[in-house]
Amino acid sequence: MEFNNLLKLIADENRSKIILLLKHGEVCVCNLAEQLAIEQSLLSHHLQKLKQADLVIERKVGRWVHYSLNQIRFLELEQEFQNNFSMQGIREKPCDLHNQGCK
Amino acid sequence: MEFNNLLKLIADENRSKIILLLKHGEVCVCNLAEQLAIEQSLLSHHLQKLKQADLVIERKVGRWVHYSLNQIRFLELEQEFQNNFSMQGIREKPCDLHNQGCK
DNA sequence: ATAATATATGAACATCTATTCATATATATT
DNA sequence: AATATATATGAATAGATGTTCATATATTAT
Repeated sequence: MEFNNLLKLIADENRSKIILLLKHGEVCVCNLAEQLAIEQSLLSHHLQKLKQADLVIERKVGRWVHYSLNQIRFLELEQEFQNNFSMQGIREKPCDLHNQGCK
Repeated sequence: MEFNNLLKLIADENRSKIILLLKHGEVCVCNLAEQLAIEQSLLSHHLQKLKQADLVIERKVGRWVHYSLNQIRFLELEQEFQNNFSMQGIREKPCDLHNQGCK
């Protein structure tokens, strides 16, 4: 999945809350539901999107499902974010576009 | 503007291209238009959104307009991204949610 | 086997966002 | 003043995304 689309995924309020809740380890869907206070099916849809993007990992435990973050993917994401948007080490006007003036 | 909404802004393909083009310094709208090959008005709309979010700075030069990144805002953004999504220094199961089990 | 619980799924709907089109504004040129 | 050029703006449209509702599946308990 493209970087842009990953950003869109985590930019959603509910999904970013889910990510926050998973940050310190695996959590059962039933506990996520309690914390988020959104409809069960909505939570499920969001979890599916995160899973589809490989951002979370699911583990079935009896009739429950536990989700956790795919930390490797988040590390990659952070890297890409920095590649695209970090201002560190940016020099001014190193390429042509900035010297060429207007018509 | 909220962090979520800033992420949504930069998650757009055209806007992230604009940001990339501005990364090394000020660029005139006319040059952006050339590079991006999108409709003039669409480019303008995107620039307005970035400006509204205080992510870019505009400077008028005669009948041209030059845009540049607001680097301070991008530094803040990077910080917030790390606060929310970085996996660095994350310990497992430090809080209750993860020990409490299911019903 | 039947019922109960946890979660997932698909379709319908609502909302939000990007794009386009027509036009306005502002500056420069003649 | 009239014209041309660069950019901005507003309304209309199209496309994407989030939410809800009804229902399905899978596991467990009776």
